[in-house]
Amino acid sequence: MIPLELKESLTRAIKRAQRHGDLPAFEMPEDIPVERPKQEDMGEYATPVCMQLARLARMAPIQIAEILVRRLDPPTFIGTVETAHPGFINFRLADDWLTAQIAPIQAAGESYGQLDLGAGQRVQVEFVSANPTGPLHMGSARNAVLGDSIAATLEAAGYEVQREYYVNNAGSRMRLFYETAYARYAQALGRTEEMVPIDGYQGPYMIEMGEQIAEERGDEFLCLPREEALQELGKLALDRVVAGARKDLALMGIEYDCWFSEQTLYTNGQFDTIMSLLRQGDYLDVHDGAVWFMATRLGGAKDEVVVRSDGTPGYFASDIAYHYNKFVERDFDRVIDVWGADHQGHVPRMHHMMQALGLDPSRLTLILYQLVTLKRGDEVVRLSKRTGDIITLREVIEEVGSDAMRYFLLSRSPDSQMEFDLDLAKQQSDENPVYYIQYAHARISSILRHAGAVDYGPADVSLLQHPSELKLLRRMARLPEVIHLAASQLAPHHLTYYAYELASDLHGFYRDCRVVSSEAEDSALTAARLDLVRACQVVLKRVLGLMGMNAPDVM
RNA sequence: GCCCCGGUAGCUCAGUUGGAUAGAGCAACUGCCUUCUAAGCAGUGGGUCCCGGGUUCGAAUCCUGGCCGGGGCACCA
Repeated sequence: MIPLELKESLTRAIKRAQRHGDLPAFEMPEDIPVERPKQEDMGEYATPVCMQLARLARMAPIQIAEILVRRLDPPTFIGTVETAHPGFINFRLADDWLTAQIAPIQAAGESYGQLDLGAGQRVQVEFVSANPTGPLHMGSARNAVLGDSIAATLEAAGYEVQREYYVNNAGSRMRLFYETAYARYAQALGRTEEMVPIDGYQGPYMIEMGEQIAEERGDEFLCLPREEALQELGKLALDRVVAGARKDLALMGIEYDCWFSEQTLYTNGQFDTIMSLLRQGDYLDVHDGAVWFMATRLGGAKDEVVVRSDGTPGYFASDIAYHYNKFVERDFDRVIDVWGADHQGHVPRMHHMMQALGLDPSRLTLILYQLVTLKRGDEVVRLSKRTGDIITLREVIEEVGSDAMRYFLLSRSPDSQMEFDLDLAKQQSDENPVYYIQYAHARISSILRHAGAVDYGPADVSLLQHPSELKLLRRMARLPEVIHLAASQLAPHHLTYYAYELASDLHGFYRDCRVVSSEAEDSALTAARLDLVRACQVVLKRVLGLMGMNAPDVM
């Protein structure tokens, strides 16, 4: 990657200057910073390193900059190198290098920007994992969008990624869910004396599901002993909810590699394994009738209940067994869990759990995103699954579309709390950035259609010298860096900004440069520009793909 | 009370881990369609980077003390 090569180049220049006596001897800084200048006319890359060296060398920064430029043997992709006050060195990419990128970008196609940052490491991204007690609501949308794009970005960065959904089918909530399902089913068959539990799920979707099951299966569950009926019917209802989640996520183009059942942690022995491991490590304590994980032994603020006094394992027990399964049984190098900020309190105990299992805590990353406030105009929409007052994910997808929803939810950093105004999202749908970006892609398709099958002869990319052409090329060449940034920070919102800027450069180019010329003497230029827009389309499609958005040919 | 995340243009938010004159989109205003899609382009206005103090060549960014908003501190998940 370009910044890395510049660092190496600069390091060599410093050493060379020292060897020749231009600079005094001093210890090389750990890192040579290479950044992007704020203003376009300063070039594409810059280093402020001379300011840092000024003290070590006891010289003026600008003087050091001039020495380094003289001793620099810049990489071939660099066109010009300049110094600037108070001590910057600015680099500009060479025009002929830029135009030479068109062919490799086209050749790379869908894999343009592919990095080897992950070196094939296996990483699991677990996301959404909402309780399977009803349809997915808007609260899960940000989780879904973040998780899927983080996964895609890591793939692009050279990791082998597995997408996983954790089905919480073993908790105490399940019992209530089963009883609710049973009551609604029985009610649908006229048993009005069956009541939904007070803490049960009041939503209309449960009524609907009860009716559907009653219609399809008749009264067969009423004929079973109650406990058996609860289990059988409950399982059926659970499967329906999970299938519904799968369908909703598929509407956003999200497909999982694995739907992991919490229940299997208990039937396949992982729970027993971690209990004996923790016991061996002397991390367990029994008091007040419950079994506790002694997080305080590892610096935690308080101990945590693993097995309740009624003998049932708690949520944390499943978490430990689940992560043992991920790291030890399935041997992932890294695991990323995407959680809402309401789970932030669990972060310390997860690290303590890793330590207790003898695993390096840095292999587990917990992405916490701030919750989304849903609004309709000025009104805040409260979300509660149990009162049934929910806005479902599906409703919003149908209202604003998958692409718009993904773009909006992705475009803010996970740390920022955000408002999602349903009215505004609808109202702005023609003026929103989603269409601006997609239009750039469609616009290129349109140009290519217009060019048709005419043979313009060989392309001479050296004819691409217009500032708008070069600006576009500079942006296209940046994608690998953006992927690097998004992958290393696990921050896919950088993709949205890049995509917008790329689209903007394409639109500017379109204004300034006519692609398909009818003049015979322009054919070499036309061929070159067609190559340019084809390559640009590859980049647009690639970044849209990483964001999980469609790249339409017609709008 | 303690812990986590925010506070940047009228609004919604970026700011590449400490660099140059703090950016973008919406909203407002002014222009541009007879040629590859005007879902586009060009331009204008808009700032106490929440408030003190500190660290250094240099702070929106780091440390510290406040203020405001959100979330969390269960044998719930």
